Amino acid sequence: MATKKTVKSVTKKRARAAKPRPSGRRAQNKLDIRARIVRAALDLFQTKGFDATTTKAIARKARIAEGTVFNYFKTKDDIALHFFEQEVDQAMATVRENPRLRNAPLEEKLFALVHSQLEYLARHERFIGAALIHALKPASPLGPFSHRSQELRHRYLGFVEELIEESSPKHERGPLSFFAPEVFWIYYLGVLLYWLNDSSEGKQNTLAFLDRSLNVGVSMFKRGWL
Amino acid sequence: MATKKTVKSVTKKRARAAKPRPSGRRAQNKLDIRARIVRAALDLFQTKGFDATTTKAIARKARIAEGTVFNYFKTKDDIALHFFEQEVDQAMATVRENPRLRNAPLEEKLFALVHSQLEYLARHERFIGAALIHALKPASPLGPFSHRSQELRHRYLGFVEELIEESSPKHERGPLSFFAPEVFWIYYLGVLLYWLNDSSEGKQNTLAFLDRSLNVGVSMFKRGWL
DNA sequence: GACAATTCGTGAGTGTGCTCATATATTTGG
DNA sequence: CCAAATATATGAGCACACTCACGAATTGTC
Repeated sequence: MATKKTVKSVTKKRARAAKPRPSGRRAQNKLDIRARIVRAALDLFQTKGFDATTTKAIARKARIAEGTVFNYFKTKDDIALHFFEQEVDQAMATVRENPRLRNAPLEEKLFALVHSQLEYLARHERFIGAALIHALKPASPLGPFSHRSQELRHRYLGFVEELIEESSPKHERGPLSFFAPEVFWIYYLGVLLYWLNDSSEGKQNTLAFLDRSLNVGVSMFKRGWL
Repeated sequence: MATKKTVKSVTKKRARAAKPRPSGRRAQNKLDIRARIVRAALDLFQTKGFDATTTKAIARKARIAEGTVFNYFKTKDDIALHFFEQEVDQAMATVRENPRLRNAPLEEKLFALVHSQLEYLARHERFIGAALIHALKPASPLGPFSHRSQELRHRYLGFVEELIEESSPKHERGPLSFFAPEVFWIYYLGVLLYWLNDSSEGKQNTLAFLDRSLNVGVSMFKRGWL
């Protein structure tokens, strides 16, 4: 085997030109494998659901060994959490890039933000619950997701803070307003849980609740109650 | 062995008089075993934490076979969920039985309710998170707890509805007030999640937030905004 | 009391997520 | 170009939560 080494690698170099791209070997291959895992997982989660999807199946579909999955994601939940991260990022981008919202009142921005998040989640409802649930317990002694979801929460809160700042600068606000993003975070979690359990057509109940509660909440905020 | 049957049961009747109580056999024994499981689980959860406690260890400590545990609780999480149920029941009882609260304003009752819940949870914080998290996703396609926690939620909402009714009868309230317990449910979940992540001394942050937000919320409600 | 019917404890067995020593592939240094 | 050093894919193996076919114990019936 050792004697064949050089020959082998040359052969492979040729043979592989078809798939793992000609250029930067290792890094390139890593990206490729990661993409394959994500793709395979998404596919299986959506067809079979989260629990019925085994890591072995993900590995097989991604054409790698089972252990390899765990070189890329610490746990199975971590794979699902990946989609949750995308959800937050995508929603923030949507709000930021919508020109119509540029000068809209705060409650509309927040509605758009949450609405966008829920829309994304709807496409993945079949399995996203599992990731969600884990993201909810950042500092809990159980579960290894503390760091990653803490980070996510931080990014999210920062963005909300921005939106509030745009609508009413810090110096015009009440003494407790620094608390507002925290309150919104709790509110958002509540909405998510409500949404998960909302069986009305197109999640109308959740949207109605969103609209009404945001209006009340923001006007409360603007009157300096908070 | 079959020939010894009668003899054996007589012997056992005597031998057992020490532990599994003299009277009603089966029902008695079931209660006994269930109690032993709960006791063993509580003990292990508190010393070792939830994850580090195996079902095998629980069974061993309760002096039963491993499979038996699952005749009493569907899953390991279910055992922890049991403590969560106790928490809700105990908190409702506390509020109901406190004479000082009899004619107190709504916000005080609600504060007492939630405060009592959090106090109970504090004693079990080491592991309660796991149960909590599962209780949060009642109708989610994942997880088998839908029915039990739906029931719990229903009982809880009924109680909150009672409290509200005492404070302001239905006919005096706004058209959307039937929604109020739902809102409180979301609020409560938010508080729980906040509490789980609150690392301030004695969870002061959570309590402060509770106090302030309940006052604002209830006065909103009383002004007919809801 | 004896037999049948029923309930329930038992523990070996199963499939799972995840780990770890090893083999193999890639990069680096000379 | 080779060899040492490094990175990483591999899959047998592990511990765990949970299942199930079985037999023993209890209850119901005459």
